[in-house]
Amino acid sequence: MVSGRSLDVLRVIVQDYVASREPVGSKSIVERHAFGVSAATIRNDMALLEEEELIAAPHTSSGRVPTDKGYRVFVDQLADLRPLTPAQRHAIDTFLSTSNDLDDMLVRTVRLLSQLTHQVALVQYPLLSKSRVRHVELVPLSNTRVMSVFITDTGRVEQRVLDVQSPIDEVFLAEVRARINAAVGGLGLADATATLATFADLFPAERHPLVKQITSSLIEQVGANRQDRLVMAGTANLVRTEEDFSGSIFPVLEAIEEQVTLLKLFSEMTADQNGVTASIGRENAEFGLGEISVVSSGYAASGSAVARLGVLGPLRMDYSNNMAAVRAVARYLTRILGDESS
Amino acid sequence: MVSGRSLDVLRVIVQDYVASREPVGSKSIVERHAFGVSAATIRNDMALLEEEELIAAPHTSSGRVPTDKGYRVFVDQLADLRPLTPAQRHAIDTFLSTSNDLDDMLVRTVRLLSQLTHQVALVQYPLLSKSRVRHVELVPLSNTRVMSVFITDTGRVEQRVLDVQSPIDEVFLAEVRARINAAVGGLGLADATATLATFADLFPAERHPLVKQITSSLIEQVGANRQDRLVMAGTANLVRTEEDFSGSIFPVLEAIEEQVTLLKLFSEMTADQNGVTASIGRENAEFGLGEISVVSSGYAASGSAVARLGVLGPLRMDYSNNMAAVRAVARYLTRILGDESS
DNA sequence: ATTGGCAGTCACAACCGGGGAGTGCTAAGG
DNA sequence: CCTTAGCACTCCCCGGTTGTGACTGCCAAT
Repeated sequence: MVSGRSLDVLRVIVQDYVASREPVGSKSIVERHAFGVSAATIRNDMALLEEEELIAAPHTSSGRVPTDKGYRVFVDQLADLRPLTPAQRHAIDTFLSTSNDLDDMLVRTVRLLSQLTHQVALVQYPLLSKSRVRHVELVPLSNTRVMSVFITDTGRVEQRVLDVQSPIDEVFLAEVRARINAAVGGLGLADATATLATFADLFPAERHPLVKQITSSLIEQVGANRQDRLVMAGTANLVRTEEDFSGSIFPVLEAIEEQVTLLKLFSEMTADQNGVTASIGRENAEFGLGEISVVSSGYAASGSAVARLGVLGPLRMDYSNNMAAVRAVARYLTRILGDESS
Repeated sequence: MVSGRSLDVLRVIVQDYVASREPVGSKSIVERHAFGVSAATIRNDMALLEEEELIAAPHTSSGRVPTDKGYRVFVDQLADLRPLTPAQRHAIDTFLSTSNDLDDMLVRTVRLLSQLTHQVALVQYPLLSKSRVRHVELVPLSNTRVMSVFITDTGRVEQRVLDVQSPIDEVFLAEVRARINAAVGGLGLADATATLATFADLFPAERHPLVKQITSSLIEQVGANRQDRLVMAGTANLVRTEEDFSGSIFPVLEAIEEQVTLLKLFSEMTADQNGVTASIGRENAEFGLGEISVVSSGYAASGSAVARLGVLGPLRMDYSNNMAAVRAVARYLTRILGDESS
């Protein structure tokens, strides 16, 4: 196992490499950091770290760079989540003032996170599957069209338009709406779906087809959106750091647009005690994203965890700062969403 | 003025340059195209084109490259909008099947356009300012919260949550809703705003504050969204064609995320007789986008033009194909939106 | 007007050689 | 046993040089 000072050496290698973008050698370490030892001693430590595959040398005779494993050790053991600067706190306060609109709120959050970290920022919409039904609204648009609106306790609103076969009776529609709300209000989505499946049977035969059509549409509406969405910002930052990627960033940008890959990746990330977790380099290889790192945290609304947010960038990123920013933003967002639904 | 054959030479220079990404010389022209003349004659024509500033030579002795002006002449006089291939038509048919959800519809459209052109695709949301009010819905969420939903005849739905001071009387809320719909249904948004401004005065004094709060919120809701949105896809294509940009594509990506610049650019583009128009290179300089071209077309819903869609890419793009694709997609989208609201 | 020939220009790739940063090793010292 | 100084070695990088090839512009002939 690597000793105490060797770990210190690893820490400064990661820090200097992230800052300078250049392989770091033993000499520059003793120059820039007050180790009480000579360069030769540092070289011995570096030889140890290389045996453990925590660092590697790009060419026979150049400085060392951290490996994936090295970053992992750094994140797990060495990174201090330094508190945000006053300027950063100020930015959060001014950006994230409470808003009435969830969409707007998430867009602001993702932009803020992108600015704080100078990386691509991602915020997942509150998972429908973890939400409860707050209200269902049926609005007659014309005599053969109805708009259904689906509102969850996390503030999410889904609407869709439905063509019905038989002309609509507005009074009856109001009755259906009232009875649907009584039946599913407050239920989780799975329970609500089950309830809606047999809901039409409570109506007399001549009304049955119409009600069935409405409930089928509602069920579909929930199901179609089970596949959740991401909102993102700062893709330009990916181009800014392009040199950090050995290949092209093209597949990365494609994955970002595709969303589904990132949603899967999010779903596999579980929080450690800080609530913040990182997935580094080859750990993402199964998603075809072996050259990037993702730092993410869950956030909550109405008291229970609903979704994740985080940032994505090159392996060589400032993990300390980014993890602190992700944690802070997740907490703020949780607080605001909690306030909102109280 | 440049003669007939010189224009033919310009055409093949643009075509070959777009295809090969390399400056095209006189020799390669006579090899690849059946002009009945020798390379020296082509050189004379090229000298003419250079005098007219339609082409330029990167350095003293290399092939020629079209200038902005050259692309402009090509687009205006030489580009034949070749009809789409069967494969492309098929792609449009399978992608753009009618959907009940405007959001979904536009997302599919923008992805399709991105696939057809291999460029960044942009679709503007139907302008609220050109829409009419179809329906206003007020939904009580709790005894102090109301959700207002605003639906336009272009299928656009805006919702927002409102905290009210005094407890809500559901019956009264229903009455307010009915009277608001009677007052503003079918009006253009400017008229609707004016009507709402004095709407509360129709109610007795003790009701006045509550109604005023609701109408104020509705007015705000319309105003806040006057600033319209874009949906986009294919930003990865910008990276793929990165060599086509002399500087960095960073500012371009920033402008795309910012949206407001692109919306301004869209608003200044007016259609020519084809409905499709291009803005090339320095023509976009005032927007800080002097190195890109935009091809766009208006589209319509409910019979009147509501917004634009198009693609954005490097100067060196396949204008013929892209203009044809933009035109075709705009027509399809117009047809579907027309069907929908009928 | 068009053509072939020819000299001139310039980017680009390949080659070379010195400088420098950094390493591993060894032997001496605490 | 850890640390240190010294030293030989490796290999990237950078600047200068040269040769090659593609293309042009011009001119005289058709």
